[in-house]
Amino acid sequence: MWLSEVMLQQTTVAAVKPYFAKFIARWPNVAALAAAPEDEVMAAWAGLGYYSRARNLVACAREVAALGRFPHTERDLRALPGLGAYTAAAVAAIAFGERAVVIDANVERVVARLYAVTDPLPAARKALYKLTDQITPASRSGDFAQAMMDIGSGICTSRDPQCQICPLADLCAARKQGDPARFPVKPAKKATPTRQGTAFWIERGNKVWLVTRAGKGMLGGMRALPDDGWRASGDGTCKAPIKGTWQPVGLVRHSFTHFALELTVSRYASETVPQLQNGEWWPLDRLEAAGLPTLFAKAARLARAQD
DNA sequence: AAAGCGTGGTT
DNA sequence: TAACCAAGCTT
Repeated sequence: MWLSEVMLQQTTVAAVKPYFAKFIARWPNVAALAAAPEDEVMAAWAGLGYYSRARNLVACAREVAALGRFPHTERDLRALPGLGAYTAAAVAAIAFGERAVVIDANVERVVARLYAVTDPLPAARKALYKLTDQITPASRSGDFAQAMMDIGSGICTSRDPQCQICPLADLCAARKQGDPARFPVKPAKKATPTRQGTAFWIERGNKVWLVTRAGKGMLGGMRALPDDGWRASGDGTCKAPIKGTWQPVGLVRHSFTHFALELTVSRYASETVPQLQNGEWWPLDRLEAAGLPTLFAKAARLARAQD
């Protein structure tokens, strides 16, 4: 349950399913995951996004392995890496039968509508916690939480709530007002800027040069193509890792949470590549196993289409 | 406490 | 299609 909850953070069930199956097959229990090399777990997570979750997953598995078992209280669960307010409460309530106030985006939406909370998020969170606490039963709070989340995901949906089939319709203040979809009130979102960058495909024989990105920050800890940091100035100039003849390969467009990226891909293929540092030559015939995040998988596809 | 952090699907 | 959305956590 812990693994599925972590994978499902900000991620759809459809996206999680194959990853969950793969992880359970490869690391069937916490001890196996605790013993796994971190880079293998990172590579297995490639494509799922929010890679700090994978780092925290390993750290959490190691703490739990050292403890001998998962803590059973919300407070102690909350102290584990990668378990925030929601996940700690959900695991405590659902897995261990502790009374906990479980609030995810679904519960937040249902409660905001039930009480027609007009304060915008995130300021309304304290009030929403109090309201959810008031309606959470002393026993079987995990079942209550799952019921609320099911209503939120299947009936009280963000855009088109199905009040006709909602068991809470008669109690719902937002429905009485006539426009439940306007809750919860959210602040306007900022426009996402576009950045430009260049990635370098360096090929020698049947191998490509890959680096491992810094532990924190964008795509932290993931294997990647070398790049220019995506901060090319307006003139588009950037420094290539080696001197020589570079071929333009194309442009990859990719959207992240807070900016979009236009990544120019540049290719250098030769049997005589100068000495490179801080990376590894990776066999092209098993590039999938490198665990490239989607951005670089797109760039690699483009570069290989040149052949 | 506001911002950083992925990706794929839907509208 | 650009914007929005989906079972948040960390600093």
